[in-house]
Amino acid sequence: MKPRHFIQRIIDEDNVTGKFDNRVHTRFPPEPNGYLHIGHAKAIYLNFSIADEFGGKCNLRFDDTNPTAEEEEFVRSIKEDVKWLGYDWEDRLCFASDYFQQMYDYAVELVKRGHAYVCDLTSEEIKNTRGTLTKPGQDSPFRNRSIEESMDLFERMKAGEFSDGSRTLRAKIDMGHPNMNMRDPVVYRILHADHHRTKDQWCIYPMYDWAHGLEDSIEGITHSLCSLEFEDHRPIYDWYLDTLETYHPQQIEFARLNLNYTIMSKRKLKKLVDNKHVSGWDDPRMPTLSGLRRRGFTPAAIRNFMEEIGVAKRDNVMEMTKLESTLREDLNKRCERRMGILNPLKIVITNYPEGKEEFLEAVNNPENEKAGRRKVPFGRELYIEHNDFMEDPPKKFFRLAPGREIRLRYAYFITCNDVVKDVDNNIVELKCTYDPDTKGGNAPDGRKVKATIHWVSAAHAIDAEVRKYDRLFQVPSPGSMENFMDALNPDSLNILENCKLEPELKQAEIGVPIQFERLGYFCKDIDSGDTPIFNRTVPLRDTWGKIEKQMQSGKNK
RNA sequence: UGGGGUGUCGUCUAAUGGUAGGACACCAGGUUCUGGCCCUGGCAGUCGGGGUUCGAGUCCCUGCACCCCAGCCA
Repeated sequence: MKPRHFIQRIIDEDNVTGKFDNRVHTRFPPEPNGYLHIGHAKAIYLNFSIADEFGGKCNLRFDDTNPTAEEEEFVRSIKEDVKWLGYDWEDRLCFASDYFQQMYDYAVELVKRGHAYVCDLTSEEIKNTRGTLTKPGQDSPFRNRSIEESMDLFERMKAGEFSDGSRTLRAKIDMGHPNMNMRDPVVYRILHADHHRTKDQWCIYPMYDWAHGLEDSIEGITHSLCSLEFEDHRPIYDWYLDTLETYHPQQIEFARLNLNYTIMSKRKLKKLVDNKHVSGWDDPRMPTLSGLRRRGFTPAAIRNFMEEIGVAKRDNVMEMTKLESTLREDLNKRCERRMGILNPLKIVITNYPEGKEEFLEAVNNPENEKAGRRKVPFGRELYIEHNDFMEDPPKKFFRLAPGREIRLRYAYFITCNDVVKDVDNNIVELKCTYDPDTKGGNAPDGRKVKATIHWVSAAHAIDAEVRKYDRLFQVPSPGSMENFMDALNPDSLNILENCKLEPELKQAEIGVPIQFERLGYFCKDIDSGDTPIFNRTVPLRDTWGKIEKQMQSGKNK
């Protein structure tokens, strides 16, 4: 039985004590200021799966309290990504901006109770009087202004009488508090900016700490899950709700997801987009959900990954290989197999009649018999993968070589007789013979071959472009570098333009993952025109590649 | 050197006073019409030092390391 993580245990306990009347109601609260990445997927997964597990609900809530950063486009993409991941917020699409009036009313209440005041200090002055980590701050000279005066000023802030930054509403807590967040935090700031939803209705906007707890409270959230850096905001979350004597959800912090060889910062991802190091937010090399989707990741693979990595409070950096492993596991089960040649090498079957063609039966998915079979055309001229042939093979190479017999997958045994080269001594073609008795791939005399390679018929193949992706960064932790751009992998994208695919692939649909036998998982890209473009989602595990590397590093020979 | 957190195989994550387990990675082998999948085996960990206890990853004391916080961002 899968052990329960610390959040599940907290909820178990709450359900024993009846703390929230045995309700469980979570929320995923993104700010619509950028695209979602796989780090967000952990939060989405956590919130929705916990709600599901406990028979509760999970809201999708846009924390849109800063009009200068937020856009409708991000709202659209976030909804799309959450849906794609497989989650349904039903009728609970929420916006912080829908609560602006209530938040304002609560703020009025805070002033009236003597717990907040309008402060005329500039942002620079507030900064200078906040103190430091080790030294207490100083009280604002406006701290003890009368409730009436603060009320008057706050109303006029709302009415638009004052310029941006000229005044703030601040909570009256303790300028000497060891937790910086409790040193009279700003509750409202003046921002004469159009909001993507409320337009010019407001010119004062609530700060995160004020807004977030109220949003949770208004929506009746029970367990407010957030990442570790908000741990020392919990006292202010609690203080606001306690002071207001209103419904009080419980904030619980967990460690966000980090992945090696990539970055998870919206700011940095934006820089990659702005500086054109990637084609956009949905570039298949990006850790964004839109990028992973385009790359060919399945929602199930991402969900399984989140399930497997667990939830805890210690900082962590997951290995990309773990994500890839989960991906392959899902893809292996669901993908139909096809044959495609990325780096074609022509071969001629000299004893195969010219003009003849036949159709050989191939299994669509050995992991799923229901996927059925298909016919693959065969002819005298074929393409095989260039690196499936070696003129002078090392001992451990058991693919095609001069004089050697191997199997063409689902077709015939062939033997290589001649190597044709151009003036520069490049191998351009192979002359082979086939054994007609081995049709389908087995020899009646029971003889074996050491290798089976894939192929396509030259006469029937379709042309395609294939984009191979590698890790975006060359170092495990680009995010911790002084300049993360220096670590960009110059070979993260490798475009192959002369690929030959079996004709069945004409039917490929955009985004549907397919295994190209012996190569990896691919899916047709939205950039496709007359000639299709396929993204390599992830290569198959490559034992031969490992052996090759070992030989190169001199360990073997 | 203020406050808040966190330390278990290389990486994640279990064990809640009773054999330190699982996954990924790595290594070795088996199987195979994908050098894929699958199967078998191996490697490898409790931050340090004291203490309590028959017994400590877990409890106590004491060090150490790492992360977060000084936006009118979230």
